[in-house]
Amino acid sequence: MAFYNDPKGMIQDIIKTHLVDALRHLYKVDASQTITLEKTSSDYEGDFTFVVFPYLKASRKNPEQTATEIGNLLKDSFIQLQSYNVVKGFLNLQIRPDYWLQFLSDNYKKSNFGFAEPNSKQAVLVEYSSPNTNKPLHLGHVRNNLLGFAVANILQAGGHIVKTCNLVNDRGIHICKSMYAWMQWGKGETPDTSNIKGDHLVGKYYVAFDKQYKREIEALVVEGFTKEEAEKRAPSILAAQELLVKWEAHDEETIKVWKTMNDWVYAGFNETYKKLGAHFDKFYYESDTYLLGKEIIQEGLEKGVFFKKDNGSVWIDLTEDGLDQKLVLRGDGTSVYITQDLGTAELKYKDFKCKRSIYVVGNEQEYHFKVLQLIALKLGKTYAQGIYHLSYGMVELPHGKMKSREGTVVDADDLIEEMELTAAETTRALGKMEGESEDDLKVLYHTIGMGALKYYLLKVDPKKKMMFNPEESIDFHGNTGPFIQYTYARIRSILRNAGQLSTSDFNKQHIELSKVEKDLLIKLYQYPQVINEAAKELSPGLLCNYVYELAKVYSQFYHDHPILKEANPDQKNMRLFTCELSSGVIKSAFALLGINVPEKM
RNA sequence: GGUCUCUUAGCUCAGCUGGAUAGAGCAACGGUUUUCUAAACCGUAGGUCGAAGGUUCGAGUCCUUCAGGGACUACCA
Repeated sequence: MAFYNDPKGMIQDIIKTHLVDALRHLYKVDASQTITLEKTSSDYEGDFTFVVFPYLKASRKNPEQTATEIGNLLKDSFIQLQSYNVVKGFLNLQIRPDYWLQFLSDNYKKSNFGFAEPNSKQAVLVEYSSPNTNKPLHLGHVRNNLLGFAVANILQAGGHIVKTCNLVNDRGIHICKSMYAWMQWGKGETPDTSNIKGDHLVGKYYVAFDKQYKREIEALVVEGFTKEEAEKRAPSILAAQELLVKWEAHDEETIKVWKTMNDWVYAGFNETYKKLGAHFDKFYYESDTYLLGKEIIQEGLEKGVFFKKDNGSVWIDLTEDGLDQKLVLRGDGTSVYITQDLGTAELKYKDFKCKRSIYVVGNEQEYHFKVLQLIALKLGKTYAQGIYHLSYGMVELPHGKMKSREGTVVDADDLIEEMELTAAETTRALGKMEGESEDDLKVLYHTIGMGALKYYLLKVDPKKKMMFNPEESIDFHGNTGPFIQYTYARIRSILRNAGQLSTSDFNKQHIELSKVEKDLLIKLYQYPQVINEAAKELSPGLLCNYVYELAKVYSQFYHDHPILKEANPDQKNMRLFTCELSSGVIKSAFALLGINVPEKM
């Protein structure tokens, strides 16, 4: 029996083995390293296609003859091959239906179908989210959170031990800006007194600061200063910088305000994280880690990786690696971003012992991570090779980039609420959920709304930037989360009506597999490979594409074939098992993406 | 200036290590429901894969050049 969770035991590899044997036997070539197999295009008959063009030199025959010879040989040696046909240089192979049916009966009740053996692969640490605490989360953060969560799940399903962490940027000039504004104009306002969610309240003061700052700059420019000078001497920025100095000096009053405001933000973030379904094994705070990394600077100086300039600042020369000279420690001995990141990398390795460490961070920081990894490599760190920047593209709006300070952001909480409202409206308009309790409906609206949002953001290749148009709300039809959820709900409905699944298997001899039925089984068969590929590529998008295709084929199957009303008991059983496995795979794949599925909708 | 990256249907996106006539969804038009949930299914229309060269039996995919977008290139994070 084939071991379906192991890609090595897959039918494709069995076919390849036979093809390699055939090529060796017929033409004395060793194709074991180079052989490839394609899926047969839907315009032709067959399941898999072998392209013979690369072997014509060895066969010294024309494409048709070569393909036919190989096909003939396979027909004798390869039992699972039902038939073959040749079109030009393409050898199309059709597998016996029995093979797919056997696969179905072996797997339809496996709850972990598709998953690799747990902990069979190296441990991985995934860092994601990593927000600043001066403003609420926006659509860009949402993409980050969904990606990080999904990638962690997918890696786990792919057999890795996975840990997740969140490095919160809770200190620095940006927080001081919010603090200064609140101290100036806040009149003691709190989330409770204002009835504003904590992160939004702090964000409000961040915006207020920026407005004031801009006014001051303008005034200074009128007085005759250059813009650059004005930006440096505006009173509000000086005040914020003073706060930062006080913070670093552990000034009691400053620390108190800082703590208070950060706590507001955390309360707000936690609410949003809960709605998004994000989860972290560990939080790191920059206020704890920002001093780390200085020993590494010392280490680097001793090893001659870094050098000191006259003013005491420490640098690394990366010009030979195609980059520039980079500062790693300021002249006054204080850390910069890269200093603390080096320290944090060391700390993470100490905490988790993961040789592979993934950073889910936007592509604007590609340069930074190149530098980080290069430095770690030059220092000979054991974890250096495993540093990987999962760089994702920005979410753009029709008018361009999102800018917090200019108010052109799509706020995460607003967006979530809007999605839930749309889900509620659509559900009510369809009128299928009448008689359900208010509580159940609330859960359903959240499930559907988040399903739409998450699928929308995850289906795009992480590396690519993506467009979000707030004017056109996210669709619930076609290639969307709700369509896939709906497919699931319809399957569940059938299975409810079917009652207890028959424990007895179906008799393969009594079954006629239609084209759609076979397509559906083959699609289900691919799930383990898709998990594997998605884990390798760190791409939830692959899983999205897959589960959409699965839902599409299932819908066609559902439309074309009676299930409960099928008279042939074997055929009916087979279809019910197919329903069981299809719903299981949809649920499982969506769970990896962080999306729930409803039993009814 | 330098480095990186993107450009596929009106719009948003797929297209795995190069393989057959480049695919979905939305939008447009037409059809399907007394039968397991029509958030569905089927069909029509829509393309010089940014441009030009090159490698190859074969290029949306690989290489070069060009055009147009974007990111990065701070003693910011």
